[in-house]
Amino acid sequence: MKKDRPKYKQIIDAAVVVIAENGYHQAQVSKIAKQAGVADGTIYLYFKNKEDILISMFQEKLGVFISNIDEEMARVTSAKEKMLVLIRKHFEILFEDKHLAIVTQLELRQSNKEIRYKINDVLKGYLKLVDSILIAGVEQGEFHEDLDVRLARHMVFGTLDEIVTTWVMNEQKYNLVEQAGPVHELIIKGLGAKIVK
Amino acid sequence: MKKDRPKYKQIIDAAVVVIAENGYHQAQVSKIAKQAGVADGTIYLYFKNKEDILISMFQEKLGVFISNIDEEMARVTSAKEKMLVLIRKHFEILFEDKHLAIVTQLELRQSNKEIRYKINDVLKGYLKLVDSILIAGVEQGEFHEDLDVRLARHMVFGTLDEIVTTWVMNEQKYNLVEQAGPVHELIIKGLGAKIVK
Amino acid sequence: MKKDRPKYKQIIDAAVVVIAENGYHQAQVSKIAKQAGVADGTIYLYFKNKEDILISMFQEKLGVFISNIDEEMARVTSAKEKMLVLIRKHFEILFEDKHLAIVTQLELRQSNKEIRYKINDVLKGYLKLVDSILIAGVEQGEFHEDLDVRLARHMVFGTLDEIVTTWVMNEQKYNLVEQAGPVHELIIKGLGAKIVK
Amino acid sequence: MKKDRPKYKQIIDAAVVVIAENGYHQAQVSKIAKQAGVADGTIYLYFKNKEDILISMFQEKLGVFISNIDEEMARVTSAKEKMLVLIRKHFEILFEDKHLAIVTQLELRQSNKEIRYKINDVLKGYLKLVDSILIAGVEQGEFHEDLDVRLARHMVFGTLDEIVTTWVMNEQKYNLVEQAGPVHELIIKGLGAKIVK
DNA sequence: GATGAATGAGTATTCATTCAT
DNA sequence: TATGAATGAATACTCATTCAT
Repeated sequence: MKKDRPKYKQIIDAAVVVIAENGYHQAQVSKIAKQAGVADGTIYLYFKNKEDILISMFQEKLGVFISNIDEEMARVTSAKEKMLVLIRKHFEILFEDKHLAIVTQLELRQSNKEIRYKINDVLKGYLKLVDSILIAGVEQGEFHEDLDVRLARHMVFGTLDEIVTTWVMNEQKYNLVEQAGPVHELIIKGLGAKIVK
Repeated sequence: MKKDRPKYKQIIDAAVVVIAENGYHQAQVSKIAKQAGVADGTIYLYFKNKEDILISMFQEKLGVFISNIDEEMARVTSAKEKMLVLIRKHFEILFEDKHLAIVTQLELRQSNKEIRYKINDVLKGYLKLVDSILIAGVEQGEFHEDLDVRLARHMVFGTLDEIVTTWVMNEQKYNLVEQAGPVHELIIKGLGAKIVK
Repeated sequence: MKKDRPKYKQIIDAAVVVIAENGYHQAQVSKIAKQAGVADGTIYLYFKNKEDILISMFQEKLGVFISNIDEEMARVTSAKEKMLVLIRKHFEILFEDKHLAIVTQLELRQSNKEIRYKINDVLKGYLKLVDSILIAGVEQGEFHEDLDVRLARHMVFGTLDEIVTTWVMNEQKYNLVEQAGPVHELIIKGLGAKIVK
Repeated sequence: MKKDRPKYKQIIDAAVVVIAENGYHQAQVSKIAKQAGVADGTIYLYFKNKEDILISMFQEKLGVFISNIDEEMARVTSAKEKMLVLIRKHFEILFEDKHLAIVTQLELRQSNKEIRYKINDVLKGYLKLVDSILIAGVEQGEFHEDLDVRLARHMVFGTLDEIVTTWVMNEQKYNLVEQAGPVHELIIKGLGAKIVK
């Protein structure tokens, strides 16, 4: 299996660095090859084409992302707590790998429609994770019983994504992780419902 | 003033159609000129360069967008109602101009970073509108008194944007406008606060 | 006759200024029109096309050049003195109109082959002047009796032209007119003939 | 070293042919590539850009030119003889490579000012050769002891250049090499010095 | 005569991918 | 496996000239 070879990961990591530092449109295959320490042609022994590098990169990174969050979430039981873990880990992982943050929030979105559809497919794994929290929350009576899970999933993901993107666009100047608590509260309570304490 | 000339709008509308139908990277200037019914060179009497067409297009369309929402919002008084108007109009406008929806949600995001930063600048006009509702809501006691307006703005915009994008990616199959009510409720009430009726 | 109209000269003078200040390839018709204070289209009431402006400009300027030299040359009788007058006036005129010097020595030579052939035609008027001096000099016994007039004409023109071009390329830093005497001596005596005094 | 590769010379020779046959402004990179028998992109493995092809071409050709003359000049001792060799070789080389003659005398001069300044830099190698003859001639008492070397250099180069250009413009109809003797005599003796026999 | 908005032909350069070694 | 030289398709923008007013 090619994915087990060291050069496979080497090339993916090189791609993240090159894209983060040069931008999507300046991330030529030859630059990635140089950064990975291999010849241009070698890239094509491990990936079908440039698009395949990007999709694979996203898959690899999202896989780690999800298992990372999964693991941490297992430690808490309530849906609200799980949601807090999800938000905090989401922010933490991107806060700690700024190259990855730039790539996912800004650069990868410049790819063409086909790639974006494929990336969206990969992203479904993450959205399922969100769904599982929402469904559990409804079942456990923590969230509204008539919650539209599909819409709620968009709210959660859309909110987190927007906040991370803004942070990246502001040159990652502030501490993203500190926002986890307030964001969690906002998502749970919404803008204006009066709360029964 | 060049912006008053009919060809200015003609070219912008042509750009929307061409980008929506061919995709961002296949939207050559010559195609836009042909669609607008002018010569290639004429484009450059009204726009500095291709980038300028895109930015101007976004400005024009967002301007209409905002005044459209503004006007409708003036008819209601409570912040919650204003928020509903905002959401409904946001969905309505993009639901009714599917070319525009494709361009704003998918195609324009493939532009390079400089263009995206400029588009973000233009977008601030819309975000100010959101802010004005949020601030009024807090002042009128409709929203939480300790609401973090910046985060809330991200939640509102991120949620709407994500929902519209998903609708576009699903080939605009369902009626986006019907989601306005449920989305409004979700944003106001959040996922799970118990409501005082 | 169009050439008598004030705008004719106005446009030619504008062309000299625009070409000198912007360079041949940056001297667009619209720039010349602006400098001349007329509309783009007006240019074409006085000149067939852009090429015609350049040829006419060269013709006008060379005409003045020649009659200027002619007049001064009439005051002396010997061929050697006439040659000195020619050289001095050649240098003087270009030294005093630096725009013209830049245009004739550097910019106009970037024009395409057709224009250069036509300019060469115009230049024949000047070469005839040189010839007339050479022939008189041979007849009067001042120059070698077996002088090859055609070759000598090339030597005279080639030498003067090369010296002026070098002066222009050196940013016209030194006083070109002061070279007239030494250059005259060099042309008359050559590199190494022993002179009978 | 890229300059050692056969394709480097191949492309330069193709450029000479294409420019001579099509003219400077009709010498597209794709035409040069086709003539050289390589792909358009291959050009850019050997040259930075189109300008670089032209400068390199001039450098290569002038290098051969100079060493060619140098070699032949070593066989004679007197400055006058050296000057004759220079003139004869100058004429011979361009007479025998008519493409090169067209390119250097007519086409290359249409290039923009930046290129022409760079070409002038390269040309200094040739002018140094001329200077060395002049200085030796003065030291050996063959040329006037108070000869202004800078002016004399301009006379020599200006004369030769003008004669070759005229020959090219006259469609290379006559035998340029036959002019070497008379031109040499003209340069040495000037227009009119009486000679001590 | 004078205007100036409109026209549309033409080209250097990049970079993902291949394939002989 | 690994290499890297070679390939060739694809596109924004300028500016001389025209012509309806």
